[in-house]
Amino acid sequence: MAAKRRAQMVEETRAKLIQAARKAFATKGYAAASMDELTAEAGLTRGALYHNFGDKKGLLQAVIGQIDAEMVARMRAAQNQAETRWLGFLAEGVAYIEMALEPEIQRIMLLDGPAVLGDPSLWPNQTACLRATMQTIQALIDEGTVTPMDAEAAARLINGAALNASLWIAAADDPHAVFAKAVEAFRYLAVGLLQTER
Amino acid sequence: MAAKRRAQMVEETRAKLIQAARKAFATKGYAAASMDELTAEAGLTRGALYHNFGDKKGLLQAVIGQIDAEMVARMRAAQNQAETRWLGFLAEGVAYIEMALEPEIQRIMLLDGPAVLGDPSLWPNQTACLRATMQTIQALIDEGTVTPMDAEAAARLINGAALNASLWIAAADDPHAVFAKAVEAFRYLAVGLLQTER
DNA sequence: AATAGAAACATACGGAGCGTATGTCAATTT
DNA sequence: AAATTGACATACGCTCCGTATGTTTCTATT
Repeated sequence: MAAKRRAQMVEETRAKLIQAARKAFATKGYAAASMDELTAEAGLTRGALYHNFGDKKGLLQAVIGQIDAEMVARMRAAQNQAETRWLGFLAEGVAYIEMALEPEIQRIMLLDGPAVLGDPSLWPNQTACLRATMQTIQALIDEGTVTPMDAEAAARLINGAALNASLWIAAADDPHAVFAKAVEAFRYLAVGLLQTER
Repeated sequence: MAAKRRAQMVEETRAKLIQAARKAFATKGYAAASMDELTAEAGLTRGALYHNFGDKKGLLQAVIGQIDAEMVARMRAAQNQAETRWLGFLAEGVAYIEMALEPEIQRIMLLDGPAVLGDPSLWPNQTACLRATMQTIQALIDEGTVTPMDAEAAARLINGAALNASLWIAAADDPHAVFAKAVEAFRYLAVGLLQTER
């Protein structure tokens, strides 16, 4: 074993713990996940966990931070692939709904996260995600594509609608059919809220 | 003490336990609430709890059922006070946002409930609440007030938007100012989604 | 280069809480 | 009036979290 830098070793153990935690939280849920099993699966003990993350909530925060960064990246990718900013905005919403379909994201980000850490809009990274949506909306207002209004209010309502849509889809018997209906309604909602003259 | 009916006694103990649980869940959160303390405050022991509700989740279900019934009643009241069905629909949404401002409803119905029991749309009473919204929307479509579309999809998106709006308000530094902005945006959203010709 | 110090992680301990198994008493039934 | 069932209390075990302590390895200083 080559002599690695201390910081690198630490980063590896943190990554291993977060990896194991993601898996356990996603499958068993936060409350039912045992920290002994977690750490054992990562080849460590609870000592490493409490040293690196403080407590169980700290570990959840780290997991959420990682997932959230991935979500932001995917939303930006959807935005960048679109031809216009407006289409990109719609694509972001659809991408959000798609992501929220994954059990891991459902369980950790939408159910356990808020219950344990409180309102997601106060999380640092989620704020970043919301901020991105707000900036897009503001840009759309500035370029005259959408009706002037409070960008933050619009972003929050649209995000909320998308979130609930994905929860609906995930609980449905026929997710694909419901997904189509939800996306269609979401487009109507976005157009109606942002492009209606008042 | 007069000889009471057996069933009546049972109903009283159930009510006492639910009452104590509401208080504890609302203030400490579901996970941190101790069933020993709960039952002691109600003048009982954990034996009564497990006998009546099966387990801790069962107690939460009972609490949620009670709160949800109250919420439905308040939404119906808002609907009935309005002059037209459409105004009543908007009033329902505002009433929902107002209710979700209360810490008890936030904590139990919006945070812990979904985390412990899963997606709210699968809860029996919540389904009733959603069904009421759906029926209102369908009636509005039938009478020609709103644009024809999938009533369930519309109801879910609007409910989701209202839900997120209330979470936003509750976490804000100045809830009153944010409340005004959220309600305004919510009206725009409802009008835009439901009354835009396509 | 050697030693002192600190960081990273493991081990050990105590306490709290949930669920179940068992016990007791009152009420209903026959 | 005796028996049986139901409502609730008591007692126990098990798991799990958080902390306190121990050990080893890396880093820093001279």
